[in-house]
Amino acid sequence: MSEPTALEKEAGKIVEGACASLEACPCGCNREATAGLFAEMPDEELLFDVADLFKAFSDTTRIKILFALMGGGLSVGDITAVVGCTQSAVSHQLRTLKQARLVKATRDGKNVIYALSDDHVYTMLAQGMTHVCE
Amino acid sequence: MSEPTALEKEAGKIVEGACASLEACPCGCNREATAGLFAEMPDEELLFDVADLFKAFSDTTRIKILFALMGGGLSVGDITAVVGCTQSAVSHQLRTLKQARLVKATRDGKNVIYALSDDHVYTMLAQGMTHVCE
DNA sequence: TAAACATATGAGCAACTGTTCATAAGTATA
DNA sequence: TATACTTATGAACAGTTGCTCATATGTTTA
Repeated sequence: MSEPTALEKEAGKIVEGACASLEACPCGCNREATAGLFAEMPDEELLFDVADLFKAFSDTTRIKILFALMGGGLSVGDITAVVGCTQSAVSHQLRTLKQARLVKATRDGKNVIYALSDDHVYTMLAQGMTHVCE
Repeated sequence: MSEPTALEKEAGKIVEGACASLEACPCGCNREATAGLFAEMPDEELLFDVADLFKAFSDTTRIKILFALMGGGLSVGDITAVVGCTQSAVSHQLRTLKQARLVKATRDGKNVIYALSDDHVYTMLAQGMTHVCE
């Protein structure tokens, strides 16, 4: 990878020194660390939800869909064309993504337009890509 | 979620306005966008790797392990105690995490100490947790 | 209303995943 | 070297996932 992109530079800010001393749980639950270790794991449910969130990003077809949507909203037909697999497969995966709240759907006449549901999704994707490209 | 943590505030910086106008691929490949859409998808291989990276985060046991390691390096025995499943299961998952280069292992006498391999891992985890907790 | 187009859904199936059990491979100590 | 301790590995199995095919549901236009 040659020049760092603007996004990578931004990403650098949040990383700096993050791992050095961990004093509180990053999820915002205010759990405290003792001797560099949390007294207890977060609730099973939270951990499950986190894993589930990542699971939504863990398939090539879904990554293709999300990547396509990084440029803006697209109809199912357009997505199908870009992704290069069955309309059915795309629709199934869109459902998965919608259930994970990574995308939102709005109807426009005969079409349904899908779009990334918020900037968090964009950020996570970008982070993943940056990590892989290094 | 009550007060935003310092980490969440930091995370905010990289998000701001990111999704509004996408002009280049966030992976740093300098791919250009036309009409809000990339002319072509990134290589199949890159997309596969991104999906694979997320896949490594997509299991509750692995999340538990990574969360435990956020506080610093731990031996397999300690991890097993914290995670609460078989030593074998933990070892298998550690292998998965090592192959995904999310953790690194160093031997210390009879023990093997595992630790997060870099701050990117920490950042991605924190991002996921923040997303879920909102 | 009928026909055409766009999207969603259910069933079935092959491939993959995560776990446990049994056991092997390293390492330190008596 | 023998023993105890720690970690890694292979086989087997149940559960899950993602795909295709066929078809249903929605929406617009003639």
